[in-house]
Parts: sequence; structure tokens; C-alpha cells
Amino acid sequence: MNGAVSAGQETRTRILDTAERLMGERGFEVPLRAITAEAGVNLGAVNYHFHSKDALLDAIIARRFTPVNQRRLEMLDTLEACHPEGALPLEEVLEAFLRPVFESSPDMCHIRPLIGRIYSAPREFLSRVYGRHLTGVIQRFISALQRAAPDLPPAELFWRLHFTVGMMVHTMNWASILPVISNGACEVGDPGETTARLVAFAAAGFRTHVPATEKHFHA
Amino acid sequence: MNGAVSAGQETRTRILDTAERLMGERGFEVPLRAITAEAGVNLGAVNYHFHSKDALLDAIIARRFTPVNQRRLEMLDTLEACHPEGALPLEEVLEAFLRPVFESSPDMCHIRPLIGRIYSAPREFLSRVYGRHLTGVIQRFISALQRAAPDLPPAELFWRLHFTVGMMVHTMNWASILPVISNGACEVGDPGETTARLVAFAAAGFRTHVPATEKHFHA
DNA sequence: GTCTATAACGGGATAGAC
DNA sequence: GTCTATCCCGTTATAGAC
Repeated sequence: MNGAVSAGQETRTRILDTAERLMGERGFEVPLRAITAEAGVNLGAVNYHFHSKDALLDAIIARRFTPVNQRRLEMLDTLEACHPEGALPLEEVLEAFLRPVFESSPDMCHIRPLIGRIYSAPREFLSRVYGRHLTGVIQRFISALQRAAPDLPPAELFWRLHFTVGMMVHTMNWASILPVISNGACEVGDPGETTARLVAFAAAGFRTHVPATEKHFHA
Repeated sequence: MNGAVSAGQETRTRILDTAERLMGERGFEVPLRAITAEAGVNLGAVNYHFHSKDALLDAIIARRFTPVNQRRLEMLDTLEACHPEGALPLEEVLEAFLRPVFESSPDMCHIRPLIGRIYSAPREFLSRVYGRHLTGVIQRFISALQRAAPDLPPAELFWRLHFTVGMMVHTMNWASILPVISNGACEVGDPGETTARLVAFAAAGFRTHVPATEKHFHA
């Protein structure tokens, strides 16, 4: 029970780091051999530590998603403690949802290029990720948003959180290309600045009136 | 020179249709064998018609992106013709950008699950798609949005169009899961309704004030 | 123009040595 | 607990028959 990191854990971490980076650069289909070569570990170590390539991806996701979601719920708890009843401040709820994604751990930027790929994975995989990491958080934030925008119909609220997630995912995902296509005008740099931009845009969206949906009744 | 579709074109189309659907369900890594089996064509036909699997994907993308972009520019042209000078109506510019994605051809829904995967593909692939199908359209819409929101700094405008794209992509991409996770509350059904929701949210976002970015000057 | 058969390769997983 | 060597499978692409 000493404080030193065992060699096994060190290997495990190196695999995780390298796999995250290479899958970000080249996609999930990057060969395990490419990962182990760059990590300077043996191919067998992957199956020893993670059992399969799929499970390695699960571990990559869990390592980044878990602390972000913890931080999100922490911030939301604090917010709710400050406002035990009545309306919650919309901007601050959105900030609790978005800020941890951009700053939380100093290595969140490593999973950026993978985020969009995770969120657009085939259904079966996506359902697993959603059930494991997203359901609970989304439900908590839906409740909080209901208190922040009490006049919004529940379906509309869900749509708007959905839009917010889309903005967030796309911003993470295109972080490295954005400066190129915008001729240097846009850059995902300071977490606070990025979050502020997202929060301002989303909050305005949440506050706008529900569009008149000329619904056709079924005869 | 008769009007009948040659057998070769028929095969080509069947490959395109099946590949689009299967790649949507299972990801790009779906084997060509699975595609040709379901399409009822021979494996060799793929390489005959498309030269390679990569080029097949390019063809899938071109077939859906091209008409959408044409329609977008048509709508924008009409809009600009109606307002030869002065401000453009923001909602209508956004509608020209978004509506064709959801209604244009009746088969746009087939590429939905692929959209997110295309937009989160590895850099090299993404740059190719962006250069081929997106650069021009984005530039045209940036110009139009400058006329619709003249007070917005160019960088902020680009950010906000970027957010809008994220909302759109995520909505396409999660179209089939959205009803499940929202307990039936949300559904991508009528194109007009979906577009209206996106336009309302985005327009409000575009209209909000630029957040005060307490920029730290470098000493 | 279309299909068959095959080549050439690279992948993940594993059994067993260390 | 870690590494080596190997197995076996599925892949794309192609050469050549029809």
C-alpha cells in the first residue's frame, strides 16, 4: 500500500493516453498495433489491461466523461443550494452544463476530436454510452432548466437542451479546424471565453418564444 | 439515347442506396461484402463503378450535399433579390440555410445518421469534404448574415453560424434516438416544424449581445 | 458491362514463454 | 504481471472469365 504508481498502472495509462490521441487523429479504426508501438508497450498489454479494443474505447470515454459529469452536478448542486426555491438563473444552469466540458481536467482537449465521433457512433454503441454517462445528467439538467424557464413546454425545453448539446459537441469536435476555416477569427482557447459565448447564444435561444407550429390536426 | 435507365446505372444506384443505409446503421467500417450482398449486386461492381470504398463514400456525400446546397443558394438568391439593399431578414437567411437540409430531396432522411459521422471524420477527410461542399456555401451565408446582423463583429458572426451548424448536425444525427431519450416528446418529423424550431432558437442567439469577454492583456 | 475467383494483406485475439 | 509468436479471420482490390 505505498504511494508509488505500479508499473502496470503506468502501462495502462500510457495505452489510454496514446489510444485517445491516435483515435482522435485517425478514427476508431486505428490499429491496436499503431497504438502500442507509439505507447512503447506490448500488444498483449492491451488485452491484458482492457480485454478488447471495444473495452479500451469504453475506458477512454469513462476516464473523461466521469469527472466532467461530477463537476457538472457539483456546480448544479451549489446553484440549487443558493436558490432553494423559485426560479433558477438560466445562464448559470447552462454554465454548469457547459463549463466543465471545456475546462474540467486539463486534458479535456485530448478527447476533443473524439467527442463528435462518440456522439455520432452507431446506435447500439451510442445507447450504451448514453445510458452509462448521459441519462442521469440530462435528467438533472432538464429539471433544473424547468425551474429556470418555467414557461417553456417540456418538449420545447428538451429540444433546446438538445440544440445546446449540438453546439457544444460541434465546438469540441471542430476545435482544431475552426481557426483554419475562419481565417484565424475563431479559436477555442480560454475555457471561460468559449463557455461565455455558448451560454450567451443558448440562453437567448431558451428565452425566445415558442414558434407558432401550424400543426395540422389529423382528420 | 433513349430514356431508359441502363442496367449499369441501376446497379450503381442500388449500391449507393444500400451503402448509405448500411453505413448509417453500422458505420463506415461496414464491409463492402455486406453492402453488395444486401444490394444484390456483385462485389466487383463496386470497384467497377466507384474505383474504391473511399470514393464510394465521396459519391454518397456528393449525391446528398449537392442538391441541398443548390437549394440553399437558390433560396438565398431569391431573398437577396427581394432585398437588393439594406438589412436582410435574419430568420429568412437562417431558413435558407436550414430548411433544405430537412426537406430538399425526399431521401435526405437516409443520410441523417451519417451526417454526424461525416462532420466528425478525421481531419484529412473532413478538409476534403469541407473544401468540396462547404466552403462556398458558408462564405455566401456569412456575407448574407453580415447584412442580416450588421452590428455583430465578424468573428462573433462566424462563431454563431458555427453553433447553428452544430445544432443542425446534431439534430440530423440524433433524429432516430431523440424520440427514445425524450420519451416521445421530441421527434424530427415535419421539415417545416423542425426548421422553425431551429430558426427560432438560432435567430435569438444571433440577436443577443456579445458577451463581455474580460480579455486579459498579455503583459 | 458484369461477375468469379483469388491474391495479398493486415487485423484482433490468444496460448504459452518468461 | 508482462511480452512473444502465432493463429485465423475478414478485408480490399484485381486479373481475367463470361
